Amino acid sequence: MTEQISGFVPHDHHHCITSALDTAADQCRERGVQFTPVRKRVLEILLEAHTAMGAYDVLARLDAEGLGSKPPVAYRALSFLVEQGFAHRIEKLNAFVACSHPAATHSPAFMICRSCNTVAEADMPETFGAPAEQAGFTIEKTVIEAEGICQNCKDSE
Amino acid sequence: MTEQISGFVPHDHHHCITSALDTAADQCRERGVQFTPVRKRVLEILLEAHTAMGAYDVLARLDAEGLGSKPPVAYRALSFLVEQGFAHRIEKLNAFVACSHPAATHSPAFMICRSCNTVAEADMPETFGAPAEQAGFTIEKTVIEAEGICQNCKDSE
DNA sequence: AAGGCAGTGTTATAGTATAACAAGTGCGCA
DNA sequence: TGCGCACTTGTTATACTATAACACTGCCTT
Repeated sequence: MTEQISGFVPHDHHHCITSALDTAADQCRERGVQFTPVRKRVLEILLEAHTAMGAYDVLARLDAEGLGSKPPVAYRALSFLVEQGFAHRIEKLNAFVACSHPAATHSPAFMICRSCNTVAEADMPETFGAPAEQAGFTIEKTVIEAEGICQNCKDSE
Repeated sequence: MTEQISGFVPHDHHHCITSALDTAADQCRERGVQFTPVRKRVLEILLEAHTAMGAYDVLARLDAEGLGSKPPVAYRALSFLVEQGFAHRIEKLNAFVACSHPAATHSPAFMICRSCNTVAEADMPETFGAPAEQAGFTIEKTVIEAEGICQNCKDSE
């Protein structure tokens, strides 16, 4: 399955955008949370960008569309999306990216190309199992990010 | 070996500070880079704190001692320490922590206790091996951080 | 109608980080 | 000796990232 790591392979953006939006809307309905216009639009912006965006980049888009011009508007929507698992925060970049497989609950891992800035998501369960157990440490959230260079960029050097 | 994950166990701070400073000094000599007073003092501050510190916390200490009062002074020293592997940046906290085993070249992983803020370092090689290879992605740096609660804090709840 | 809750709008400010340039220091070499 | 070079530090200014706090709205409930 190359599906698992979709970041670096070309694919049908339009389809993955509408399908991700639909999934998100469904999950919001199931969970009894609101998929408001701002929240939906922010997710859409992230999906369209198809890469990690800073909160202020997102905000600039919102502003251009009259959906909000002040930082909290963007940060609130982004926080919501991250809480619901529709987007992820990339700590290393202080940026946000739409989730590649919003249906699954996962602890995601990211590969960040320093050349083209693409962010690919992979599932990496169990990473901390052994050392954490050894230390009696109970894990609640993990951040797993790798910076490097992707095949495409490597090829064109 | 509990040595491997030393963050949460009590130990001789004075010894680990002087020994880490000596190691750093040795490595600087070997590598032909300068272990200047500011750099040394910043490492010492991190070692004394024995937890992650923000750049501005470090800067406040430097300022109190007349070693520098402007952000770039702290950031430069911290960047140097991170480059040389004497300290690590914790992305999730926007903070820095002294390296627990400065002699080894490693790709470190951290466990961050959200209760006592202790940061424990473990070595976690190979984390990204399979998915990265699969995607043709060449890894240059990794960020691996887990947030949770440590045994001590769990016990005292 | 009254009260509560979730979301949004806005002001203001806190916290994190770096670009750019000036100036000092040590060192090798003409 | 004195020049130039590499490196580090000092400083100003500013950019980028993030959140606290409070006002307002709409909607649902009692």
